[in-house]
Amino acid sequence: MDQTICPKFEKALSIMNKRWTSLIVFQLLEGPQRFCEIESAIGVSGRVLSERLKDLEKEDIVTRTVYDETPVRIVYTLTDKGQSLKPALNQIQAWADEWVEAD
Amino acid sequence: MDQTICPKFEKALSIMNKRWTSLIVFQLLEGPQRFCEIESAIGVSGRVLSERLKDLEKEDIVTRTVYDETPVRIVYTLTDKGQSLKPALNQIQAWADEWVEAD
DNA sequence: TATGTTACTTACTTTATGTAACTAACTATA
DNA sequence: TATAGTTAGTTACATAAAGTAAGTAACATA
Repeated sequence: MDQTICPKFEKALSIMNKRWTSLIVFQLLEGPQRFCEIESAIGVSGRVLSERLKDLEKEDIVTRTVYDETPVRIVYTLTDKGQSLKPALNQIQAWADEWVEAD
Repeated sequence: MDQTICPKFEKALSIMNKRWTSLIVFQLLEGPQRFCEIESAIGVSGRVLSERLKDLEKEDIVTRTVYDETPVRIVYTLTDKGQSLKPALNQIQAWADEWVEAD
């Protein structure tokens, strides 16, 4: 393909529409969390979580902070750019509440 | 995993977060369109478009109408459930406009 | 008869994800 | 001192999903 609908929109989807990404951000909207907390809260595998967190850092949606304790504690936090995804995720939540039936 | 954030939200993401799905719905918000129009507008392959449209029909987000002309004309239309995704996609668009830079 | 049309499907390749074992760098316990 | 336990990953391998390109049905036109 060549003509694009809207490059920014497509870029946004190419980030957020990857499997697990929205759920990771949604989870971090609850507050900063460490690797294993996210992993067990949403059920993503460590392999993919690691990959996604790197992508999200690269996109400046998430920040990684290392606390040099024992064992090491690493905390992931949403940036302003990440926080500002809240209205979009809330809209999806609202749609789900109105239209989706749980399996 | 077992404990789930919100079953409806996760169900919504399992539909909308599949590759191409949001873009297909976004495209159909412009109005009813036929297979080849969607295909060339967003650049999805026929194989996957066919698969997604079946999923979207099954979820009652899209309706398939056959016009028995020559060659056959088949038109895909958003249902009310599909139309009601507009606010969510608009929020993503708004986020993209504010935060995303086109490549 | 050969070509063109749309809306797919099929076979095959490449990419993404899941699973489970492994590692680094330390501490606690026996 | 050896053994086991911690977190935050990584690695290797298997399976699932997506991309690519050719093929098909059902007709019409040249």
